[in-house]
Amino acid sequence: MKASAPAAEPREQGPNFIEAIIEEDNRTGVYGGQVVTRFPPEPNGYLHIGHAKSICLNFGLGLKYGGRTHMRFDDTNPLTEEPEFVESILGDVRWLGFDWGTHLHYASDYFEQLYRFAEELIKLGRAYVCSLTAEQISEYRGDFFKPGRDSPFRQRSVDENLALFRDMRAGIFQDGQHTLRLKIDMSAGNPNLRDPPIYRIRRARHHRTGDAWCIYPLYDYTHCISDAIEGITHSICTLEFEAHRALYDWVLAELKNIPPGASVAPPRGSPKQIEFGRLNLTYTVMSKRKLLRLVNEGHVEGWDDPRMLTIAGLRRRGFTPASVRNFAALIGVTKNDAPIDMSVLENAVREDLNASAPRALAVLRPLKVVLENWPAGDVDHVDLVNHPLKPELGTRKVPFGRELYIDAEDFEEQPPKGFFRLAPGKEVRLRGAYFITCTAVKKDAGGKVVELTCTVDRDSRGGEAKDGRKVKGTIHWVSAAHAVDVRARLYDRLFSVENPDDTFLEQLNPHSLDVVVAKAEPSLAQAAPGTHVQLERVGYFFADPKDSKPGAPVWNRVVGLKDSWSKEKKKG
RNA sequence: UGGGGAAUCGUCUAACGGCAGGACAACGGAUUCUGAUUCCGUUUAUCUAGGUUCGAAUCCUAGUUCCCCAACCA
Repeated sequence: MKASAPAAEPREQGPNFIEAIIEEDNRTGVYGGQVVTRFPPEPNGYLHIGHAKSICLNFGLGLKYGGRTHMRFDDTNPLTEEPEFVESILGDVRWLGFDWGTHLHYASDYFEQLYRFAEELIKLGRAYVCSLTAEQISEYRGDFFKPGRDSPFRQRSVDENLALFRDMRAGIFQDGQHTLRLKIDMSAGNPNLRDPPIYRIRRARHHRTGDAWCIYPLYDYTHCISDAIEGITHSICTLEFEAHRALYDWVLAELKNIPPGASVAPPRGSPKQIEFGRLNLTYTVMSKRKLLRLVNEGHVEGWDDPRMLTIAGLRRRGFTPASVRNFAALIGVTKNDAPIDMSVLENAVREDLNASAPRALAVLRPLKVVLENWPAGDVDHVDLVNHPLKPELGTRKVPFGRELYIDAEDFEEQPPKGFFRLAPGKEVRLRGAYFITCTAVKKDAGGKVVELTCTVDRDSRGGEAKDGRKVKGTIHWVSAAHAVDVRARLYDRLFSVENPDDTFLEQLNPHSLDVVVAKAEPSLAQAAPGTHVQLERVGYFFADPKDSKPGAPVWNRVVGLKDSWSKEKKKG
């Protein structure tokens, strides 16, 4: 053993694989040291925690490398897109704390350019109008094992294609009658390369361009061009687009062949698509389809139900933007397709709220306690610290009297081994107040404990006995005469199984929501919506911004405190 | 009978030819007026088989397992 080994420096966490690519690009100068990323949602639904990972990744990269990040809506399917979603998405990204500056873009901004590029591709012999039906296209495409066959329309002349495509735009044809297809390779192993359609005829009102168009470009064609137009350098998407990368690169490469003097110049950018593994979390579902069923079939109260891992739901539940960002940083970025343990998310919000949330006392399942040696009508006001980690937040006066409530969980008539809360003949400390000892138990006809009689040691005011004796347990309490009733919603994980499958509706956690009326210290009835509090020994709560009324907050449990006693108890 | 990807503690994730590290979880202990927080400690990992090398998670070969792709969705 070395006599004086230097303290080991914690090793640096290396860059993730995307940062490694960027740093290499910066080193070689391919993009002149520029880093431009984008977050490109389709405005057809609400964002969830998985999108949050992508938002943090893209905006985080822009920030880290002194570049920028664009907000871009991939709005090429007018059937499913609505301005309402644009607004909610923008609000969610802002809430997470990110800023796109002047770079709010829409793929629909590029419709005219996209159209011209398509005409140029036709002129280059790289695109043709196909008049097969959707079923026929699918049939001609072959399958994984069988190569496709050329469309009978594949050899139309440039002039015919151009005329047809212009007529498509002009609205001469019916919906679905023709498509514009790329001419690539019907026998390619990658089915995305088997002459993919890039334009379809669809008479639908677009949320931004209205009725200006009756043909709309498809994703694979639109996305790469949009990236190139905006000067995106690193186009980051999820793993399921890996097989699309060949198409992405093909389109941009072909565009480079547009001759000088054409009606459009090729876009200057040469973005590269990089795929990462999307977020999966235990005890939840992430697919839009499943989330939709939860909402539509009434298993939750809406997209912003605090049990939903939508950003709107997280926000209402009381997660903080910082906790979501920290979570994203914690889980890292790789190409592995793997689930993250829900406890990592829960831990991230505990960590944030532990540092910031002021403390308060409330009893969720009240059990009355009468102090037999405390005069009725006598009221004391004891000092409680607002935040043990932040003494500068000071103390507050909390009323104390003869009749109190404690939590039913904090009393056991026959205490199990290791229980150091209240029990007949046992003494505990009421947090910040006095020591009490249980002397009698009152039960109802059914044998249920309904009231406790205790004695109080008035010399223990402030929570320290004069004679120096110690108690093992400290429990929370509230004065019955001063307590206010507050609504508390005790949220828990939405699913009771780690990996909900297709029978997810049968795997819902029946206890994901428990509504109680708690007895709380008076200040909790005055809290403004949107404020956080730690109910000591219970958990972190958030005054619901939607359901709270002035003077009547509704408290959402964000997450419980860690509870090693309940674990101990389970072990027996 | 195609194409594209991925395999490191229980779970995520580092190490890029040179001590397998961190976080979460679990377990034990210390401190504590929150059975919280904090602190300390413990257990547990390189998919398999060959090869190259003084030395392999890392390079090579062969295999295994898992994920994605056959919308006029994104």
